[in-house]
Amino acid sequence: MATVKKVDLEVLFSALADRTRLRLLNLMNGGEVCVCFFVEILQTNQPKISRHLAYLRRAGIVAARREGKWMHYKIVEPSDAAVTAILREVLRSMAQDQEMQRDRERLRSVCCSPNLPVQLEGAPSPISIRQRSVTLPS
Amino acid sequence: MATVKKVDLEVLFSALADRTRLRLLNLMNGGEVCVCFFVEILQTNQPKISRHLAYLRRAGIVAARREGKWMHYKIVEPSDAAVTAILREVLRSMAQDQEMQRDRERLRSVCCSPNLPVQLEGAPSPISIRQRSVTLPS
DNA sequence: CAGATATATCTGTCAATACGTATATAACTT
DNA sequence: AAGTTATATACGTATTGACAGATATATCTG
Repeated sequence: MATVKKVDLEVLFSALADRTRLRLLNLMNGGEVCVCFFVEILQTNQPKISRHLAYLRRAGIVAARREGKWMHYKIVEPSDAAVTAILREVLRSMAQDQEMQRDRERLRSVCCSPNLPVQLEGAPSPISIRQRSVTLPS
Repeated sequence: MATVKKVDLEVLFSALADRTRLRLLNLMNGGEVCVCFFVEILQTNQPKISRHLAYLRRAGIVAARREGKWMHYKIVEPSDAAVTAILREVLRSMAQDQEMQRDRERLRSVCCSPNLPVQLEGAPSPISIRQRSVTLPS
């Protein structure tokens, strides 16, 4: 009875056609990440991050999970095989991009620092740091 | 001395985030196609087709070739491996889409009909019909 | 229940893009 | 050269999307 979801490539590509959203996806490549880290690493305001995450959520690319005050976002396995393949390629390609590497580097250093930035005190570390759990294993 | 072109995924996805452009790419999957056939098959005005083809050309996804009054467009092999993989997935996915199948069907029937529509008299048949030559073999 | 904190949504503005129509360009025909 | 045909671009308009700032919601803490 599983409904065969019609693959809407337009929706997928609209979601991917934005640098900010690509950077967010890149940061989620390792696993779940808390919104507060996105704000810190992309050095931008929180509503902007939230809007782009909502866009990705509506496109069915990511899912959110609440943990107290914090929201964690992660990439979800698409129901469609083609979308999965495309997404995997995108993530793989971004893994080699300069800015994207720096972003991931900053995620690692920021959340593991002994003295977190004031606004991040108590923030839950990304799953990717606590344990390796990759949604789309390459 | 070959310049390593920076992979701009945003540009690629912006180009793919439009139904008309996806339909054009789908029609070019089999090989070169003349602009006049796009107009006929998508049942729309010529400037619209031309604009979308220009968009794809600027994104580096297709190339044009002049043959007298006619312009033929075809998908080009991207310089980047990730883009190639993504494009191949897109084409493969579209091959299974209803509307896309109908489009290809119409391309075949329109250009092979003994009595072409008036506005297509003398138009050069798509390469894909004359001979199989696929840019991105699956 | 009254803050405080984390995140989401609303609002107005501005830039990008799609569209149809009109027009320009390029090549062919006579 | 003048007309015709195929395609490309310009133009004005309508829609969409990105943004910053303001505000709403949800959760936790006291």
